Amino acid sequence: MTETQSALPRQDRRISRTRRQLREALMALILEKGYDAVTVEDITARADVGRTTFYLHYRDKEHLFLESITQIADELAAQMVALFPQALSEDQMGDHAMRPILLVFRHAAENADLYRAMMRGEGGLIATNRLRELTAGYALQFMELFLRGARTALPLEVVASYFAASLLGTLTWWLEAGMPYPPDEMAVMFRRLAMRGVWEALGGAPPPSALETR
Amino acid sequence: MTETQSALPRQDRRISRTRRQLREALMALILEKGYDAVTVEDITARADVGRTTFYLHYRDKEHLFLESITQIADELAAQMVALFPQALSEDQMGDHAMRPILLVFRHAAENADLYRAMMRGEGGLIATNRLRELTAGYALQFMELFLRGARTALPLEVVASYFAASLLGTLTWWLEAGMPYPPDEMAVMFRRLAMRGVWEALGGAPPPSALETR
DNA sequence: TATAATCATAAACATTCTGTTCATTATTAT
DNA sequence: ATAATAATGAACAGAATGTTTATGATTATA
Repeated sequence: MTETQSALPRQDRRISRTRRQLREALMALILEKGYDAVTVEDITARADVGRTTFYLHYRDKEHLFLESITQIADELAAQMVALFPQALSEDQMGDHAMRPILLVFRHAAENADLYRAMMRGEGGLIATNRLRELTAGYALQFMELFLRGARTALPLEVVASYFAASLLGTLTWWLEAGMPYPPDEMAVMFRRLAMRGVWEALGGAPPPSALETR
Repeated sequence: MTETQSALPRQDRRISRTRRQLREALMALILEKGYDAVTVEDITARADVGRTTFYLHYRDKEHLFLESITQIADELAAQMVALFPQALSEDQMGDHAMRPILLVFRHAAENADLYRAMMRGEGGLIATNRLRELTAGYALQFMELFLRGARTALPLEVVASYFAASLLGTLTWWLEAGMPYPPDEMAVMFRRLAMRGVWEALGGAPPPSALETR
């Protein structure tokens, strides 16, 4: 995402130190005031770094924010990647499609403060878009691997976007509403709402076991 | 939404004139530069109104934007309200649940430029949230009227949020992707993806006719 | 450990936008 | 006709952005 990582010469300690400090400062400040209210000066003051230094590394606040989000998302993504081979070795996708959904809701529950703070104001758009892209990408990969080129009733692109949007949207609603249901219950409800349609769109009649509530 | 409309004394012509000019100016400018790039001075210059006057009517740019969005949404809402009694007089909801969806996709297609310009940057969040609230509200009303208090498998709140998020999200994706399918086709695809799960969540086995592609 | 390269820094600066105040002029409803 | 209200422009204070420059500090590396 950033440009200074050309070859062998490991990154200068000062660089990674500064950037880490800036990321941590931004996240802490978002928790305190919300994304919009945070200024570059706030960040550098908290990070104990000269304001000039900030511009040495990032174009603006959004640039830094995107890098930070990507790091959080990578956490989740890594967990999900671990599920791929497992899912493919099964002949029924239903149960395993459940796992990534559970992961998402649990991850959100664990980092609820941060999520909520991020979702407010301008930051919300940036974060949501980034996460939706990522989610749709993973959904697409997942489906392609599972289908192995089989014909589908609806374009995969559409199905993936639908899936990502409904997941992220439901998640956002849940957070904003103060998490009125436990994460695992949300995951079950979401699966019940989303999976029938998605299965149909992928062409197959769903294996009955994959569609039960539990 | 605004405060100066207390009783009989019809609103001063100057007020409605000024506000209309400001709304139109904002929308035109959003089309040209995108929401974020528009400043209050831009708006007042375009509207041919003193900058001071702006603050006489609106707290800030967002305030004006929200009023403008609400107006657009009301257009749609009015069309939808007209569908309610019709839908209720039928014993199968499926086919009529299709109509509002069609309306949404067509409305978006007709105002694609404006929608796209609104969806970019900070404005996107504001617009999306406002529209999602509105959509979820209508979905809730629709379902309550249709169900007449019958017990449902999942909380209506959750179903409505799910529905609103997936509709808005799919819509956004479709616009951003350059509308690769015609609006009516999108509506059919969306219905196919969403309706099975929603029907189930509402407790009933879906009437088969309501679930066919067409 | 010497040193050249690189990074961090503070101070100063120009710029842009915001939101408010105030005295004056124009328009409106009645 | 006139009292009430809206619109105006100028001026202002303040906050934040992003850049430049000269200087000091830290780092990798040999």
